Amino acid sequence: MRRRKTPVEIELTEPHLCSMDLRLHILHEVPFFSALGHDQIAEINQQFHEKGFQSGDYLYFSGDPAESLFIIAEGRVKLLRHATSGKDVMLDLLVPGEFFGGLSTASDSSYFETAQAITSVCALTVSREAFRTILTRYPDVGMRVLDLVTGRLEAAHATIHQLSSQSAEQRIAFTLLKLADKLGEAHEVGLLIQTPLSRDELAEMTATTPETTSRVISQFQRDGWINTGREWIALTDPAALLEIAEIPT
Amino acid sequence: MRRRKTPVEIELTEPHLCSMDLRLHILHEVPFFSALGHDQIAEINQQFHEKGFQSGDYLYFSGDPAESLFIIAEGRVKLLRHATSGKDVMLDLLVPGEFFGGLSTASDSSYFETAQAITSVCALTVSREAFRTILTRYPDVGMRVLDLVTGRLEAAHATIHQLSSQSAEQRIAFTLLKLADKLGEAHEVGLLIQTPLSRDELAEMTATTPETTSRVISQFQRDGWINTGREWIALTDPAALLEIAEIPT
DNA sequence: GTACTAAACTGATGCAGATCATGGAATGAA
DNA sequence: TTCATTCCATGATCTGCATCAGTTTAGTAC
Repeated sequence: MRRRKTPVEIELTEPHLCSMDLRLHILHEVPFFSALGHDQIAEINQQFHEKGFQSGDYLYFSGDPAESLFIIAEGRVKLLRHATSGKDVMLDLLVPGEFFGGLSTASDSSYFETAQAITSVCALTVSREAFRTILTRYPDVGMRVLDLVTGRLEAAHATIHQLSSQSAEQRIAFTLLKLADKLGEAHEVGLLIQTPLSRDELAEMTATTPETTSRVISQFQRDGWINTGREWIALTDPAALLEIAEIPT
Repeated sequence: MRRRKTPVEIELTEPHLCSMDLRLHILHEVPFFSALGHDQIAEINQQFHEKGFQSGDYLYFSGDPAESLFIIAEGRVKLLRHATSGKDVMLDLLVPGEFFGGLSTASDSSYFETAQAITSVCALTVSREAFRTILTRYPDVGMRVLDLVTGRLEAAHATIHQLSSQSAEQRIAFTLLKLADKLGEAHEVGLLIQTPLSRDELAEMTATTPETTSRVISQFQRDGWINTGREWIALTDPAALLEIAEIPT
């Protein structure tokens, strides 16, 4: 048996449920609950339900009635929209501690995006009503949520800016930096992006085709800026990528 | 003296200040204050300051320290980001009753976008701290603000989706519909978009060049779907535009 | 080790839309 | 009225990236 060449280490194939310890730990980690005490977290924990998914499962589809807010306890989830062409557009990639789903307090609203597990996932869910109750009870939490959503809006605007004014190469460089920042880990092959990351997915994130992504990635590799293989990429020279990405200050 | 051909009727060229009546009226109109009573509005009004701008003025630049939240009382403002190429990317076009600017409660944050008046404008401003105080005092207001920001995030995601997967023609058609929906008025020439709207600005909104925009607009005109002239466009057949925009449900 | 499969790479070709360039028309000022 | 300015239309050309097609390689199962 040959040695695995992929340095990526996420290996959760079974639908995943998480221990009570993990649940409480994650709720503490969530940026908008982090200011609360143990007792309050424990109480809030009562409101949450647990759901397991395996890689590839859909958590919900866009257009479904938005019943719950989700928080990832373990695994990775991508938010996407389907294009008429059949290709998907990835809007966000979420990691443990992040929330998504039904945020709107409007009672008739639907999910705007589709959420799909890209590893096996344990998610905590809370009904819209219960979440709203939490927000009214702890105004500081509401303030934090508002800040986080504002931050996402800013990120979305940055993406619009990029799509409007930058080349495929620049968008790919920037996306790699963003991913490394979010889920990169130091590794002998470089700053490894710890997600099974295919060329197809990278293409969905950068509004290009897998072919173009592959060409650009190959070029970056030839330039000695990255290290890459099947479903993994590691950055060896982030500064060079930053250079060509021309991040607007 | 020749007769003007443009049917657009926004004519505020002097920097504009607004009457106390208008101020109170606008604060009532703002979606997140609409549930409050007169007394509360009057009190909140104390926290706001008034600023006048004339067409072309910048309200703030991206990167400036984010000190205030703005609400438009009169006029129109565009939010934009500058691209390194020199061309701007328009992110939003705001009308009376809408808010923008410093929403984040983080004390060291900066404005993420540049705001420019495209007519003469009267804006109400409130310091970040005062706004935060209002939010903690009236939790319902906070909830409404959260909903509104969530709505903007959804709109931004829709834009990303469009830029990623639709043609210039489709994006322009969709943008025209969006604008007509926001600020269109019935008129003998059709559903008139009541903003001085140049080809350049439309190009900034749709991530195309003015030339491409001009060609597409000309084609729409030949097809009999719109009526257009210098800095104005009126929709005569919105259904046809909706058809080609292929709005994803 | 071999066989199989999905992912990745790479070449050839085509096209949407950017870019470059020019003429014409609406508006405001003198 | 005339002029200057700004906006718009449209033709000609160019190019980045999509598309189409085929080959190679990494990872898995046996």
